[in-house]
Amino acid sequence: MSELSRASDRVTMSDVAREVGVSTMTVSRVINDKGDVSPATRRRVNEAIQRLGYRPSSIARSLATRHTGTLGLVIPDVANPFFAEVARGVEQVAYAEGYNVFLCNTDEDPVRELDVLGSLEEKRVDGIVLCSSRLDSATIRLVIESHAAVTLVNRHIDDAGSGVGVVRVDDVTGGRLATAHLLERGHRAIGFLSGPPGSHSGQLRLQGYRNALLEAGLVFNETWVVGCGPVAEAGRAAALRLLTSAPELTALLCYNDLVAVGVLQACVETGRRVPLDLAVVGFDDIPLAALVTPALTTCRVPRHELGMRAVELLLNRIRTDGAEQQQQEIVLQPELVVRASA
Amino acid sequence: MSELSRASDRVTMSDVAREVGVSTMTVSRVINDKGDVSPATRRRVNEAIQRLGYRPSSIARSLATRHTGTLGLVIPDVANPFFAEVARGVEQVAYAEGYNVFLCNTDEDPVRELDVLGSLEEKRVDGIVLCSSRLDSATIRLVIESHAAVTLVNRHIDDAGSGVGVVRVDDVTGGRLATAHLLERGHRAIGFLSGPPGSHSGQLRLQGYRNALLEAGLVFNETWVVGCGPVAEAGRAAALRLLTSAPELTALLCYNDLVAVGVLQACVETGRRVPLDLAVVGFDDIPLAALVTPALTTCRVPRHELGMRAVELLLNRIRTDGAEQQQQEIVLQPELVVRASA
DNA sequence: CTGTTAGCGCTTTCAA
DNA sequence: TTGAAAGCGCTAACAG
Repeated sequence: MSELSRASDRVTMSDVAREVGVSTMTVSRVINDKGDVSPATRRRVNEAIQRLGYRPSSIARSLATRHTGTLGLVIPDVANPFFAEVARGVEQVAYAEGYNVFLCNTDEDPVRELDVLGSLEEKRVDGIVLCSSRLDSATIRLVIESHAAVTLVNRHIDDAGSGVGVVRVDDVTGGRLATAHLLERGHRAIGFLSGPPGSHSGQLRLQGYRNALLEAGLVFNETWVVGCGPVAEAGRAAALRLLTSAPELTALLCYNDLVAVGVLQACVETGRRVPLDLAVVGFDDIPLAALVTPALTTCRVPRHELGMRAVELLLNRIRTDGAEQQQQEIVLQPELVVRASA
Repeated sequence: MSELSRASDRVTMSDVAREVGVSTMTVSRVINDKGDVSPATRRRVNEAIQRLGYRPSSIARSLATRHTGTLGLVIPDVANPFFAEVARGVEQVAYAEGYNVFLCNTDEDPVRELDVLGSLEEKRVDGIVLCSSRLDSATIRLVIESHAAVTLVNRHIDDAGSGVGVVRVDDVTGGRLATAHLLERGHRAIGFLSGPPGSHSGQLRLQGYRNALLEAGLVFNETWVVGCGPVAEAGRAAALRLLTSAPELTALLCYNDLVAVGVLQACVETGRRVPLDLAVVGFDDIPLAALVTPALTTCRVPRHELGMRAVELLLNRIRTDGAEQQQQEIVLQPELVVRASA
């Protein structure tokens, strides 16, 4: 390991300045491409930087400028394909704009969520993308107030007051689209596996389902709606139960694709053919949806774009700091993806 | 937005000190739980911290201590379920140990990889987990030398010299296990969809495949091995080709689960029953593997553990800084998961 | 147990 | 076009 590159005795700006015989200000100017520096000096400084292997310390710079070039991403779990793609979108735009992003998983635990938000505050991130927050509105508002900039993803907040950006998916429309598709196919007895009872998006999708039924002049049958965990096994179990109690169903709308896959499994077990005996529609369009047999008809949620737009909105706010921060909401539209299961 | 919490006029340690009527050192001591502070003073300081809503600046602290409490994670793509789980493992241990982690995607682009490594250096991360690096050994060694600590995941490096940790999966054994399982089932004509030609792990798995054949006294048939992209569609196409040119095959070992799913699709298309007409074995055991029909027999790679161990190793090195950094390698064993496809 | 003095490595502001 | 001085918010090393 070369002496010069050891963390303990890093090359500093003064080293470069001394080497060239100028002040640190001059070095700072060429690094930041700011102010006027004579071409000759600039060249000599750059050479010295190369020669010494100098890397400016963004820590020191942050302390001086009060900007860190750093964002925080708070999500329930990166291992969940949904959030993984949101994360990808976030990181992609952040990278393109010269920001680094801290990845924080919360496991949907409000305590942990608060904890990571605290650590992000200590790290002085310039902004935070907060996904599917489990905090109550009051707490969220507190968090927003203590940070320079926050963008909420898939989390509604009423009367956010000044300063929050919101990016979300139109789940009501999604639920309506999916249901309407089933309706068009002639189905009249459509069940709904509505996901976790506490899920906000589940409620909205249910609303869309009801709207579609209403528009078609059908009556909403409460016994055809049953909650379930957001995973395949839960979907399988719920489907088995629902199909027993309501054998008249010819179609099943699912909270998400994982649940839909569970339904597919239940159909295999009970000898039902999909989509002949039972039509199945998922939600999200995770990669898996296209790979199962039959391929899942589903409602695509633009996860990647969700992340990208969230950072765009965030950076927009960060950069116009001081200007009025009017509430801003971006609503992304889901899109029906017709495949084989319906 | 309350005046006190605006980023532009944050509460500082001096504010707290002044409020209590002590020096900043005393405040520093109670914050870091260091040195002796009288219980009474400690209480008053803590109260003031609460009252003012003070948050220590880890930027300022980092500048003073030369530690940032920050790690960098460099992976090809978080949206890839494999790396998403590695990332989860990394973040989990990091969080538990009080570190934050920067997420950096490289898209397998060496230029971008070098770029993010540069930015992590500027951010003065305490360590880096470098996954599946596409850099050549010489460049990697340079990177290692300019950083305090680096752990390589799934990347071999010969003669790493001082200071690298390596965590990897025993792909040779994995390939052998999977092949041996097929052998035990009586298969004698086993093909291998070996993944991207440049893939190191593909080569190792191929080696394991050959070893197993050898142990069984069978001869290696080169025409039964064909490369393919690491995705389902590529697997499907490759399977279609291979099964045409070598119809005698009764089993197919696949580079990864995605490829195996592609094979499953090809079988549906060509009327082959799995596992009756063709046995299929995947690799990785991504969540998808258990959800397709038939469920995939596969070789599980402990991705989550890969990430956890990588950070453990890294922190170990960071904390014993100065001590001799002997080369250290952790090899994780894959595990055969028998399901329905073989 | 507590405070003082010096920085950490950079940028800001003003002056030359 | 360049530099000097001061300071960002904290901690290390002493001194009391």
